[in-house]
Amino acid sequence: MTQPKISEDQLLEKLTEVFQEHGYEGASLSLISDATGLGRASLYHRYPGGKTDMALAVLDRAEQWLESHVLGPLSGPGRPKDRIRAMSRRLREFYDSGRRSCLLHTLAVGSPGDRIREHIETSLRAWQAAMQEIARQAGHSRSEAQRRASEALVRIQGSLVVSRGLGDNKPFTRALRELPDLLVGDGR
Amino acid sequence: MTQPKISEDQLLEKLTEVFQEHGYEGASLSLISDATGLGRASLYHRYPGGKTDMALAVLDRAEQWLESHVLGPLSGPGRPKDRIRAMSRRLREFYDSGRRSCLLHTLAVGSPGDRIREHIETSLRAWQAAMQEIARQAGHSRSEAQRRASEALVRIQGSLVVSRGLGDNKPFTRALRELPDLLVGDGR
DNA sequence: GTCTATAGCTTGATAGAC
DNA sequence: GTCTATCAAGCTATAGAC
Repeated sequence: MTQPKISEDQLLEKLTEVFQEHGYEGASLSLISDATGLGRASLYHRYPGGKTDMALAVLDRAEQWLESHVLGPLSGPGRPKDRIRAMSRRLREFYDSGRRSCLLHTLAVGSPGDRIREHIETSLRAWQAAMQEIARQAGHSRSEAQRRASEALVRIQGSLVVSRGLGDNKPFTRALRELPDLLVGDGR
Repeated sequence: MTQPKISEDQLLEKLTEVFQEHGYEGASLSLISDATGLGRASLYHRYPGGKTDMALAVLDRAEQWLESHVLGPLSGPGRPKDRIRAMSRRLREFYDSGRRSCLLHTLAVGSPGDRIREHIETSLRAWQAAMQEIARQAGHSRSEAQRRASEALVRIQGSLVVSRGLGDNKPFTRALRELPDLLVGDGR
């Protein structure tokens, strides 16, 4: 058997789901093993560093995803507002309209090692920087663009928390809907 | 020894800190025992239901705190904006200017039982309802007041997440500063 | 009300066969 | 690359003395 039972990408997808739902401490190897169909030993074969490695791999993939689905559409062609709408669509799909929580929250809870924390910070900063850039392109000053980007990040993250906490998608979907106005401004 | 080694209130305060920092799964009894100075058996004597009981007690206390420090000031005398500022001051103290995360986040991560989840939902709803009420008193329609209250909750929660994730207090302190305008409106 | 001691299970991680 | 079997350590929870 030199053939993998599950592809690297499928494996990462499952790992993402488990960490998203249970957080770092809550994601036990038993849970992971059940979700992926791989035994403990197989998991260690693929991730010699154990759970930490798995979490880091998942964060790596999330960062890639962020680059291709957020940074990408935001810096692409088209009007700023249209580009933001493209990002919002991807976010809505990814978070299942607010039913899934953000990996960057759940992995931040508990006692994550420094490397995990740094990863989270890097992703948040990249996300904010991309939104700041589009606000600049829409004509805002640097400080104003920064303010709006920070605000946008706050709204996305906060609406995810509130939507999950209340079991109500509306805060999240409304936050996404209002993103273009928030970043670009009302009149454009 | 019929004298408690630590008062009920001090104990709950310590428990709150541990759950706030480590989440439900991350808050092991060893950690709790170290933080409180009580042995495992003593903890079970006070909370026969174990960790679940402790988390529920902590959430109960948080709900009480919310009533006296949020619902209270909001429904007290004085101009709406002043009452909101009073709430903001308490929130800033409580969250140590954004350095501490919200119990309602950390306890929501992982696989919290239904009772914990319900507790969280109840607290969030009460919080939102109190802010909605003050927005109404400031003259807004019911739907507009609801929108503003939801928005305020999203900002508070989101700015806590972002501030902790980035290691930067500004998003949180700004969210608090802008709360009066957000709930009441610009011109009042 | 707190302690020591301990039960019994689950955890993360490893060794070695195939 | 996956498996079974296993490890020590950690976990939640309990029993019983003081």
